[in-house]
Amino acid sequence: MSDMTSTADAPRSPGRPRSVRADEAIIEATLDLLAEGSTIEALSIEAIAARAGVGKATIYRRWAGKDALLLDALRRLKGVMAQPAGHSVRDDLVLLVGAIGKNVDPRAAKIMPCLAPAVNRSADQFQLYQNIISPRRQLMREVLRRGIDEGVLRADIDVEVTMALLTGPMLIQRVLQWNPDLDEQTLPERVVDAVLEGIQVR
Amino acid sequence: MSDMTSTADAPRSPGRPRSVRADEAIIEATLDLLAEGSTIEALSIEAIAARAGVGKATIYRRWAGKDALLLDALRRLKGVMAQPAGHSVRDDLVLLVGAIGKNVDPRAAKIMPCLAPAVNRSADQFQLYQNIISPRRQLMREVLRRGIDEGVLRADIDVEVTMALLTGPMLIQRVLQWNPDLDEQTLPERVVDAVLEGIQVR
DNA sequence: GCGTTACGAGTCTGACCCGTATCGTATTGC
DNA sequence: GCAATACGATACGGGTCAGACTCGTAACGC
Repeated sequence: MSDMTSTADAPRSPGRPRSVRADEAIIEATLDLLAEGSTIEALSIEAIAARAGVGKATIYRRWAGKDALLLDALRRLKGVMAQPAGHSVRDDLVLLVGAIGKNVDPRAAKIMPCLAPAVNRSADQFQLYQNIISPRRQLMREVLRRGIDEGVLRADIDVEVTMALLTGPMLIQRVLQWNPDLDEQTLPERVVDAVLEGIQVR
Repeated sequence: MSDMTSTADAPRSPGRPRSVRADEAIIEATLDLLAEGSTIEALSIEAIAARAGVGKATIYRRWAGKDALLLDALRRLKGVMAQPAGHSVRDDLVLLVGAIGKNVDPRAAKIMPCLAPAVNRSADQFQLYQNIISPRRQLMREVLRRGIDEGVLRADIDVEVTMALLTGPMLIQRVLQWNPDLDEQTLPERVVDAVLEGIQVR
């Protein structure tokens, strides 16, 4: 909670304490509205307040503005990372690729595409985005390195390019619905196998 | 020009004809404003009119609203498709992959990410997007089929998945700047070679 | 020249929103 | 009980914008 008054280490301030229910309601309302199709900039504090059953002042008491609120709301969304089992490199990759764009919160899928423009226009939001995905990239990087060490993968591959190779197809499909005819269910497996084997005759 | 009064087949209406200069100026102003960082919904008819040096009425006389205008403006943007030479399958693929997200109009690169949210929220915009990319997909499909026929590519590959494999990495890099460390210049070549050869030890 | 239509520029009404302030009320520590 | 702070609700001034409208002017066919 970057912009919220910290409640943990405070020496206990006088007066009525902030309502935790309001905190929750505001964040939830924000995410709900986004998931219902509102774009980031169409989202208004007034709409959030109304949806949360909260006065506008209650929001402004906690956050400096829409950006700060959004930052906190999106942080709630990222969910847990998939944890590869570590037995088979192929299976681990299928798991990681399948986890791309899949979060615990079903609203995430609707919200993600909205972030694409923001990411390229604000350095802050770009950093936030990188912070979320870089640990996931690291996870995949480790699996690939392990594959090289175990002799399953060639030692001369470019790990970074390979990650883009595995991630890209899944991301454009989940975020952009790039090709409506592609079956999203079996895609992770087919992507991993194709990258592993190559498409060239040999 | 879906929403504009057609000027070609009309039997010549009386009065002063529509100014072609105004047509151009409005479209150009729209694209310029988008390329300068305005998001789709932040874009206002008033701003477009001011930028184009045109009265608001002149815009409303031609288009029903912002959506119709945007549709026409974006159509102007798609530019020319890359034309594979047809000698080497690998070189053709490198050319096609390198052309992803690269249009003749330099403004296109700035505008593209903005479309990601719109694509998933409106069936119309989704259709527009598909109309733009499907001929390009077809081009790549033909190159892959040719590769299979010539015996350069394996006959058992899934062509659709392979296209996603080639397109995805380039697209997430150009649109999302997915991995800032990846060199966009050499990426097409490296992606194509990796997909061709596979990463597995054999 | 005359009717017709388009032009740029501007006005006007009605939305919607931001961020602040102010109600009366509720909840805390002292 | 009392000061302090919170709450939801609402009002406020200031801003932007959509669309419809009005000017005086310009370009066309007849």
